[in-house]
Amino acid sequence: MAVSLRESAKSQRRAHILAAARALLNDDAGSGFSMRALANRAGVSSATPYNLFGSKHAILVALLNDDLAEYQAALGDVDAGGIEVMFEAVRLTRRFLDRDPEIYRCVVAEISQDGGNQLRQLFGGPRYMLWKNMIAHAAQEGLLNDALDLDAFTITVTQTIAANVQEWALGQLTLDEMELRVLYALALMLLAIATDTSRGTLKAQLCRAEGDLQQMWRTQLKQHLERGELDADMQMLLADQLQHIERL
Amino acid sequence: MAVSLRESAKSQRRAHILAAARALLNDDAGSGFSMRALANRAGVSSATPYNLFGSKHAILVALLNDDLAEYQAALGDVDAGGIEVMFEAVRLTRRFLDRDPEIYRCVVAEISQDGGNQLRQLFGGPRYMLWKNMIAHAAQEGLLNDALDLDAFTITVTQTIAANVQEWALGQLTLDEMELRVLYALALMLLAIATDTSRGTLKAQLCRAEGDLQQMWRTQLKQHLERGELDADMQMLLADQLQHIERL
DNA sequence: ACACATACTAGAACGCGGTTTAATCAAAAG
DNA sequence: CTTTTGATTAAACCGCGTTCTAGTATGTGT
Repeated sequence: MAVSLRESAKSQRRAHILAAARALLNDDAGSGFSMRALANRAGVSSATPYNLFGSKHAILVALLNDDLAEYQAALGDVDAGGIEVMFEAVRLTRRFLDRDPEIYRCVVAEISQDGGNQLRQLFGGPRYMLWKNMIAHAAQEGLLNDALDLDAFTITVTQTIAANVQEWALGQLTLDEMELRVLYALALMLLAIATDTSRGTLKAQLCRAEGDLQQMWRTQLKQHLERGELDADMQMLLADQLQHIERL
Repeated sequence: MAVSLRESAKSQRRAHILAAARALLNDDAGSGFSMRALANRAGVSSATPYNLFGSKHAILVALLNDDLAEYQAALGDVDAGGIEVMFEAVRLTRRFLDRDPEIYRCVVAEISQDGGNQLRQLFGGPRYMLWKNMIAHAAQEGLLNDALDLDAFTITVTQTIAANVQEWALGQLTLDEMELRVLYALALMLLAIATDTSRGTLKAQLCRAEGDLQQMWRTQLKQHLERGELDADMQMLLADQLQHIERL
């Protein structure tokens, strides 16, 4: 076929550019991923990516969507029932981010300052639907208060996750802290609408996440104090904090 | 004094530029606030703001800090006890954002992609301390579970607020929806660690916020459908949603 | 009151970003 | 083989935050 030859060449080049983008993000970590750098790396002119994708944004979205199917499959393989599957989903997210940190970091940082279509995100976004389904299932199994409005709760949960991932992408959090914060927040929110069946588990989850967070902060504070690269005021503040935490 | 004359002229110009920034943000809403536009508006060259502030970022921060003291004072005037003061703080925040929406929108949108010093934000930021104190007071009054780790909880709460404000600033939420979402999330999180004394109030708060959110979504969906500026798939999806919500 | 030194300003310019354009080239169609 | 279509490219466009350079006005010492 005539058309197919042209089209297949096109998607080959598309794939080639995406691969170049991945390579570029992995190698030159943190140097900003400009379209010129991408074109250079892929060995094409700066206009070609625009012909094949339309914009920088579209390229980054394409990178994300490549992995989404894989993520969903991995989530389907998780064998954890009821509520535990949500915590596993968080850990799975963390593992995904850990695989190609620079790629995700850049993609998330770019996309988050988008300002686009909230409707699609709210009612159509695949990640949103994933969480809504998990929460709905838990509610059907009698693990959550059934007077609950699914959307209101799901929005709050997904927003919390997104906010934490974004803070990580902006370099304000380590991946470890991101994961622990999300686990904590998730346990907290679920606990608020738990039934008698699930309350025990959730309290335990909350306690564990809280303890893990405390330990992490203790370590971080110590490191900061030891390095001693801070002004006097900050030193004092941190020492106070450390004492306070150790007292627990 | 000789020095004082120069210095006072300097701060006069500083104030003049900040005023111009406010005026510019209010008038040319959403047109992006470039340094050239600011210099133009203030009747100075583009280099002058750099001499007086150092960077665009610093100017926006200066705008914010101008209002912080006022906010804190207003919060001090709130006469609500125990837990209610936190919900009032949220409403107060909303009212502040509503006063000069364009200014705050721009400032928040700029600052949020900063990636700066998380330590200072966590343990030193004035907004963080405000919330930590409110939560600590509630705990002391026996309104919250006292086995709670203050920092873990406060971080989660302030992060939720910040995330919602940021989404508003990026144009993804109306101010109304922002407020309702925060009230909902706050009630949810507090409910998770409520004592018998406070559980009733918090459940009521949660219900109320949930109902308000539902009503708002109903209105929004109807408006979107009536305007009919969406493709067929979206139409279907929204119609389903609306039916689902109305059934409640 | 006058000359000097300093601080401040204006306007152009720099460097970088995403994106678009005009010309060129190769492949498909008649 | 010619025509037509479509894609690639190099160069430019535009706007941004920021900095450089030369000129000007201001406060200071005599």
